[in-house]
Amino acid sequence: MADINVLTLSSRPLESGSATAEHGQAQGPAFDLIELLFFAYRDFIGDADEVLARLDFGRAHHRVLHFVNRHPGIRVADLLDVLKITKQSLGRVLRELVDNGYVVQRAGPADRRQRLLFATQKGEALALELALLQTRRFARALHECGGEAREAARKFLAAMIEPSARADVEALIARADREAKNRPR
Amino acid sequence: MADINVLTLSSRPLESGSATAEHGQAQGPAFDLIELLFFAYRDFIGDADEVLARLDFGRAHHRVLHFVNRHPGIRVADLLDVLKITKQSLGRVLRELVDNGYVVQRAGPADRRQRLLFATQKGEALALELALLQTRRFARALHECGGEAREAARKFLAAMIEPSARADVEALIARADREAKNRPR
DNA sequence: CGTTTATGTCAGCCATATTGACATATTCTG
DNA sequence: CAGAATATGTCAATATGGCTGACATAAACG
Repeated sequence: MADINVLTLSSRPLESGSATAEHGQAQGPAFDLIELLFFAYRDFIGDADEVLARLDFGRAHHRVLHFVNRHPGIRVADLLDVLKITKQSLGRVLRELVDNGYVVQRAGPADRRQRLLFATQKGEALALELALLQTRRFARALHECGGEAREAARKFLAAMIEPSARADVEALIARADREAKNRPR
Repeated sequence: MADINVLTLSSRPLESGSATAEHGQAQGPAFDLIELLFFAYRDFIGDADEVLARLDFGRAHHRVLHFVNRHPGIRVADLLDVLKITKQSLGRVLRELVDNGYVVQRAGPADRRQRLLFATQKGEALALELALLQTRRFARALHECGGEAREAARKFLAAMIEPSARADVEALIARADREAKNRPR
C-alpha cells in the first residue's frame, strides 16, 4: 500500500504529446480494460438475473445454488468459505431455497452436526438453466475470438485472480469437475 | 477448519477425442469459465474496495467517481444512463462525493439547468489511484499470458458484452480516450 | 405564456450484507 | 464422564445501495 502513492504522483497518464506509442498505455491506467470488464460482468450477471427475478430470487440465491449444485454434499462452513459471507447472510437465502424445494439438507453420515447441502432435481434444473445461459454468452464471445480463445480466456481469467487464492480456486474447480465425472447419473 | 485443500493443481481435464473438438464443451455448461470470471471479478473489485473502505466510500462512489473523471463535464442524465441507476440512487452518493470535495457541479454554459459534473484534483487523484490498482492487476495477468494477451483480452471482454450494447460501450471508451488526449493539462 | 426538460428531494420499501449475542446439538478430549 | 470445542441456527440491530412514487424548482422552448 505504500507504493500506491508513488505511482499516483509520479505517472501522469496520457500526456497530450501523444508519447504513448505502439500498444500504448504502458504506464497509464488501462481504462479500456477496466470498463470492458465492468460492462462484460454486468451483462454476464444480467443473463441470470432475468430468470431469477421471475422466481423472486436474487443473485445471492444464484451463488448459493450454483455452489451447492457444483459440490453436492458441501458443508455449510465450506460454502461460507467459498462465498466469503457470514452464516447470518447465508441464513435467509438458504432457507428460501430449501422452502421452495431447490435445496435439501441432510445430516452428515459421520458427523451428525453437519447439515450437508444438496440441490434437488428442481434445484439442479435451475442451476443448469442459469449456467447454460452464461455458457452461451461465453460460447458466443469465444466463437467471435476464434481459435485458441477458450484456453486463452481461461488462462487470463485465472491470472486475474489474487495469486494467493488462485491455487484454491483452481483446485475447487478441478475437484468439482472430477467429482462430477465420477458421479453416476 | 474450512479447508478447501484439495491439492490437485492439475488443469481441467479436457475431454479427449473429437466430439468436443473445436471449442470443447460443446454441450455442457462451462462451469470453469463461469467460476473463474466470478472469482476474477471479485478480486478485481476487491483491489479498490480496500482503499474505498478507508474513506468510508463504497462501490457506488467508485463507479460515479470513475465515470465523472473519465468524462469531465458529464451531465447527470448521461451518468444515470451509463450506470443504469435512478437519480434517487445517484443522489446520496453524489452528494457525499461533492461534500467531501471529490466532485464539483457547474451549471452548463449553454443550458443552465444542467449540472455538469467534474472531478476535483482530489477526486482525480483518487480515481487514478483506484484505476492504477486495477491496472496493475491487469498488467500482472497479461504479463503472465504473454504476447498478444492485451489485445486478446480486450477483444474477449468486448465480445462478452451484450451485442446490442457493445457499440455504445466501445464508443463511450473511444470518446473518453479521444477527449482525454485533446485535454490540455 | 404554458409546456417540457434537467435536476433535486422527501418518504418509504426491499435485498443483501454486516456484527454481536446467544441457543442447540454433537463430537472430541483429558 | 464432564467439559471444551465444533457445526449450525437464530434473534436483533445496522449499513449500503438499489427501487418506486410524488412533488418542487429553475430554465429552456415553442
